[in-house]
Amino acid sequence: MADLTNSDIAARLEELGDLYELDGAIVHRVVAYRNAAKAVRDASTSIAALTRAGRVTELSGIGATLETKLQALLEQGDIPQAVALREKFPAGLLEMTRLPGLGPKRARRLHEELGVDSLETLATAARQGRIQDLRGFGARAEAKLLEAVERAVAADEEGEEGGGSGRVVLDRARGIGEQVVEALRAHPAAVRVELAGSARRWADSVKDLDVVAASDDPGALIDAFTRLDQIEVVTASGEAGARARTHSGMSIDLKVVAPGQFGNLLQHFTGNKQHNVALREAAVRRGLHVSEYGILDDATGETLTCATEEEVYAALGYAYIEPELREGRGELAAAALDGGAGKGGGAPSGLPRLITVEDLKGELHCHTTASDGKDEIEEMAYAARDLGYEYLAITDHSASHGFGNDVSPERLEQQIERIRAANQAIDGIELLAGSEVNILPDGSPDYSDELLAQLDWAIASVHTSFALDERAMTERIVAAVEHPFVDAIGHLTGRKIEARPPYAVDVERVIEACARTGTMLEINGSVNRRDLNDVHARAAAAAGVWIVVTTDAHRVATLATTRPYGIATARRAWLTAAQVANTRPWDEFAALRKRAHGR
DNA sequence: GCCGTTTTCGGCCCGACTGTTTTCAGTCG
Repeated sequence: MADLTNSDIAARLEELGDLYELDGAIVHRVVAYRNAAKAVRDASTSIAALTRAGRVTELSGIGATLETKLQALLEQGDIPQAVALREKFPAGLLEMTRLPGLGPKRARRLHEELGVDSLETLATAARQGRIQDLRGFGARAEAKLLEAVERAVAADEEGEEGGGSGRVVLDRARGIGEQVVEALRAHPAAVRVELAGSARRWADSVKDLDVVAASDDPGALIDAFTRLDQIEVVTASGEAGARARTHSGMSIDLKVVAPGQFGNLLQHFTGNKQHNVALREAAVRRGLHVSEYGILDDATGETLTCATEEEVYAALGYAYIEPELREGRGELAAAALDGGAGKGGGAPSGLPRLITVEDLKGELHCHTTASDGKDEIEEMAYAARDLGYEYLAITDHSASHGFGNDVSPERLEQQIERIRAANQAIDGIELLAGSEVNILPDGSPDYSDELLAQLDWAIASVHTSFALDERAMTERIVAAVEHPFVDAIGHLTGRKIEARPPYAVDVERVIEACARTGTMLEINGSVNRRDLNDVHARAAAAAGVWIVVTTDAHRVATLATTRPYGIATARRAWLTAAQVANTRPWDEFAALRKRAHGR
C-alpha cells in the first residue's frame, strides 16, 4: 500500500483537532494539533517515512503523543481517538463549524438541543424558526446562519474555484486587492495604504484580502471603503476598520491606524500567524507585548509606536524580515541580531539576500506558435530583449504532448533552423534552440538522443500518465534526470494551484538525483503552477541543485506578468541570486548546463 | 499537546466585532 502523503496526514491531524475542539478540549491542545498539521504540510520530506524511522519528533510541534498517533495512522490506517470521536460527532457537524460565524461551541449546542447534524438539517431548523429561541441565539443569528448555509450550498453547486476551498489563486486576488488599494490611496484622508496578509507574502493562493491604512481621519477612510465599487456587502464595521465581501466573492478587511502606528499595523496584518505568535512569545520573554498598535514595555509601562516595519523588528532585536519569509520557518532565528539590547550595530543577521526580478538574465521556458503559444519566435525575442534578458530559450512542446500543435522530429529540425536564423537576425539577445520534452511513462524523452543533442537546452516535463503510483512516477522522473541531454526538469509535481493536486512523486529522491547528475530543477512561475513550490525549492537548493526560474510564457504579455510569481516562490524558498542559474550571463550559464560538462 | 538562556510543570499572543446579554461568550484573524 502506498504511503500516505504529507497532505493526507495533515488533513487527518486537522480533523482530529477539530473533533477534539467539538469535544470541548482546551484550546491549547487543539492549537497543538493545528500547528502539527501545518508542520507536516510544510515538511519537505516524507512524514510517513520519518515516522517509520522513529524520527518524527524531530519536527517542531510533534511530540511523543502525536508520534504514537501517527504510528497508528500508518499501521492501522486510522487514529483510534478519531474513530471514537467520529462516532460521537457526525461529519455534518464538522461541516457546520466551517460556516462563517459558527464555531464548535454553538454548533455542538445546535446538535445537542435541536438534533441538527448537517447543513441541510441546520437550514431546516432555521426556516422553522427553532433556532432563535435557544439561549445565546436570536432572530438575527438564525437569519445569518440560514444565509451562511445557502451561500455555502450555492458555492458548492457552482463548483467554486479550488474545489470549494474558497481560496483564490494569487494573481486574481492581488488584482482585486490592488484595485482597492489604489482606490483608497486616492482618498484625501489616506496617508498610507498597503496590501497586507498572504497576498503581500506572495502565497500561492489567498483566502481573504487584508488592506491596512494610515490616516488622521479613520472614519472617513472606512466610510469610503464601504462605498467602493468593488464592495458588495459590508459584513462588519467598527472604529478601527471594516470587513466586507467583494463582488468577486472574496472577503476583504480594512484596518486603519494613525500614521505613527502604521509599522505596527502592517507588521501585524502581514503575518503569518505562526510568525506573529513566535515573534510575540519571544517578546513576552523580554517583557514586551506586541500588538498591531505598538510594543508595550512592562518595565516602563510605555508603548512604543512605529511608523515603519523596520522599526518594529529593530525594537524587538531583529533585522528586517522580507514578507515572503514570514512563514514561521526559522526566519526569526536567522534575523536575530546578536549583542543584546542597546549594543550598537549588532552582528549581521543570518537572513539570505533574496533574489529579485532584476537578477534574472535569461528566460529558459517559453512557447511559440510552433506548439501552443500565441506569438512567433521573433516577437518573443524582442519582448524578452525589452525586458532586459540576455538570452531566451524557445522551448515548444515535443511530439507527444496531446494538445496544441505537436512538434514532430522533422518539425523540430525546422524549428531549430528558424531559431538559428532569428538569432542571426536579431541583435542584443541570444536565442537558444530548446524544447520542453515530454517524459514518457518509461522515463525516456520523446525525441531521439541525436535530435536532443542538436539543442542548446532541453527541459523535460511530465504531461501524461499522471496516475502512476509514487514508486513508478519517481523512477520515471529519475530516469529523465539521468538522461545526458535533459538539462532540467520542468514543473516537477504537476500541480495546478487550487485546481489539481501534485501527482505522487518522491521529491527527495528526485532532488538527490539532480544533485548527483547536475540536472537543474525549474521553478515554473506560471501563476497556476509555481512548481517547484517554496518548500521543495528550498530543499533542492540546500542540496546543491541549481534552480532555474522561468515563466513558461505562452505569449508575449506573460513573459513580463508571470516573472514576479516565479521570483516570489524563489524568495519564499529563501533563494539568493547565486543559487539560481539563470541569474548568470549566457557564457557562464552555458557552462552550467549538464550537456556542457558531458556527464 | 508541546516545550524549556528564568520552567520537565506551568505556562502557551493579542485584539476587534457581533449578538446576546446587562457584563460577556463566541468567533475570527
